[in-house]
Formats: sequence, structure tokens, C-alpha cells
Amino acid sequence: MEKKPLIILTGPTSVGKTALSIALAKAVDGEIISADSMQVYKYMDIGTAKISQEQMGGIPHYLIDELEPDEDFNVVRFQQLSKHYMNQIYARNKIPILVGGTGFYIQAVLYDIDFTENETDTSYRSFLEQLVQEKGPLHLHSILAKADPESAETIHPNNSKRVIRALEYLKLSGGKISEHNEEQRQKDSPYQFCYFVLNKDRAMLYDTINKRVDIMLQDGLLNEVKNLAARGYTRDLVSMQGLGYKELLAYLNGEYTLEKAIDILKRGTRHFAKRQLTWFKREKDVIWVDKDQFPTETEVLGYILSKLDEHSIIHRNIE
RNA sequence: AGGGGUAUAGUUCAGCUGGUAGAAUAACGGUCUCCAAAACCGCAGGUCGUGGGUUCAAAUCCUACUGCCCCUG
Repeated sequence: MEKKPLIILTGPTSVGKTALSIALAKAVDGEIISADSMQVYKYMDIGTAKISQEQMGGIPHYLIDELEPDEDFNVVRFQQLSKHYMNQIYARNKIPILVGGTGFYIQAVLYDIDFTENETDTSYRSFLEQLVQEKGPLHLHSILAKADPESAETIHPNNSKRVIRALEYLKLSGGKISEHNEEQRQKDSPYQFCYFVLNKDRAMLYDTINKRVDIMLQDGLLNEVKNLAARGYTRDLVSMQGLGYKELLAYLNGEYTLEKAIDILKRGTRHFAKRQLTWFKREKDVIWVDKDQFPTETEVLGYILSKLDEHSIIHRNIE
């Protein structure tokens, strides 16, 4: 069976993925699936820099505004939903374009990572979470060290989140997560893909991040957060842990001044961008698109199209 | 102008009575296979404002200068 085409457009926050994605979708007659863990949520528009209806310019978008802020969202759901939408898109003879900055989500779809064994049984997980609270992270890690020494060695003792997952995996599947991960790592992508990572000079990126946060506040981010709080959404929700939301909720809770909250938000966003870049550096087969090397957006698009042509995802008509 | 204070890592500060400097934070780097805008880890920064002096030895004492802060006029 021939591999189906898939285009990925990603990069750190604020590089300008959204604007480019529309031009790209129009050029290749594609439809966009958002690979963003926060834009799925309704009522969270300003803080997530969500694309507006007008900006979409008629291009169909999926996984934007699909969930209420108190719903859970995670890689598994993302993977299921995007596969579902991709099939629809293929059925229409269009090309799916994954656009967004959540590298983990992209990886899950691109390599069709196996997450089965889920059970939706969260009782063991909560039991372990309780245990860390009581006995500390080292204790939990030592339990893992006995049951699955290989995994214990690769997971730092302080990283309880991962230790818990490893133990949970062990209990639910009977296997070692270290082996599972190794298997998944060997996988080839089932798609004929092009993985574009948009990037630009670090100092300039940080500068636009800082400015964008200021703009978000001018646009009424604080009101957005107040409205969410008024609807009863609290900080323990996954959605409210998004950048811009957790900081302003803390401010509204009187934990620090607005000025401090904004500084923390800017810093957090810069750190996030850095982590995103670290992720993409590690991914194989990515095509880095350094915006600084192109005088205009049109030429960035031109470069991307030429790559898509090289990878036989599109066939350009010369002239 | 006079009096007092201060000057140490990019930043905020520690460094007791002299033995060539530490922390937080930023920066930089990394991990990641069901909370990923999350969680976690690592590393590197200082001619101690400048010039003299005392001393075996000064960030630490003395002195002059320079910058900043406060008070008085």
C-alpha cells in the first residue's frame, strides 16, 4: 500500500506558524489539523493565540474549539481524533496539514505510536500519586527500580510523573515501559511526510514572545481569564495550566502582583519555546526552515513547496 | 557644597573579627512514547568600581578618585 501524504508545520511559539499555514493550505489544497494542546479548548482564544474564523480564510480546521475547558485532553485522544480527521481528509482527496507546537502530539501521529493498554483505570495512578505525597519521590523510584530496573535507570528519581507512568504501564500491560519505548522508537512513519520546523534567531524570537504577551494583555487576556474563573474553571484543570492562564489565575488569587505575573508568563513562554526547539532538534527527518534566511514570507512558502515537490507530496507545474 | 551610605556573576544579593568568592534568578544545554503550554535534569558565568597604601596575605583594613543613593543646605 502506498503511503499517504502528510505535511507537518511546526516551530516554537510565536514564530509565525499560523499565518504561514493558511498560505500553505491554499497552495497545496490542504486542510489543517491543529497539533496544539491548548487551542482545542473553547473560550481560550487570546492566551492561546488561536486562529480566528476570518484568518482561516475558508480552510477547514480541526481540533480547535472542540472541548470544554474542564474536559481532559492528552496525546491518546489527540492521536485518535487526528487519525479520524485525517481519514476524512484523505477521503476528500485533500492533504492533511498538522500545524501546531506540541511536538509530542506530532510524534504520536507521525509514527503512529502505540498507546493501547489504556483501560481508563485511573485508580492505580491516583494511588501512586498519593504515595509520592506521603513517602516522597525517592521511595516510589525505588519501587520501580525493583520491578523494572532498566526504566528506573533512565528516569530521574525526581521525575515522579514518569515513574508513575512506568509503574502504571507495568501493572496494566505486564511489560516494561523501557522495552515498549524502545520498540516504538524503531518505527517508521506510515506516511509520506514532510516535517517543517519554522525557526528564527533566538534573540528575535524572545523579543517577539515578550511583545506578544503585552499584546495579549492589551487584547483583554485578563478578562478572558476572569471569565473562565467566573465559569468555575479552576487551576487543577489541564486547560488552566496553559501559559497565560495559570499565571493570571495566580495573580487573581492574590499570589503576586500583575507585573510579576506578566514577568513570570513571559519567562515561562521563553522557556517553553526553548523546550520546543530541543524537542525538534531530536526528531529525525525534520526540515528546518530558518525564517531569517528568506527575505519574505512568499519565499519561505516557495522553499516549503519545493521540498514538498522533492518528497513527491505535491507535483508542481513548472511555470 | 557638607555629612552619611553604597559599589561583588547579565540581574538581585551573601561573604562574621583579613587567607585570591557563594546563592537565587536569568542565560545556555538536555530528557521526554497517556497531564507535554506539563514534569524533570545538567552546565557555565566574577581582573570583587579605579589607583595607591598597610600586610607574608585584602572583596574584607586605610586613602584618593569616580558612579549611584539618602540627609542637610
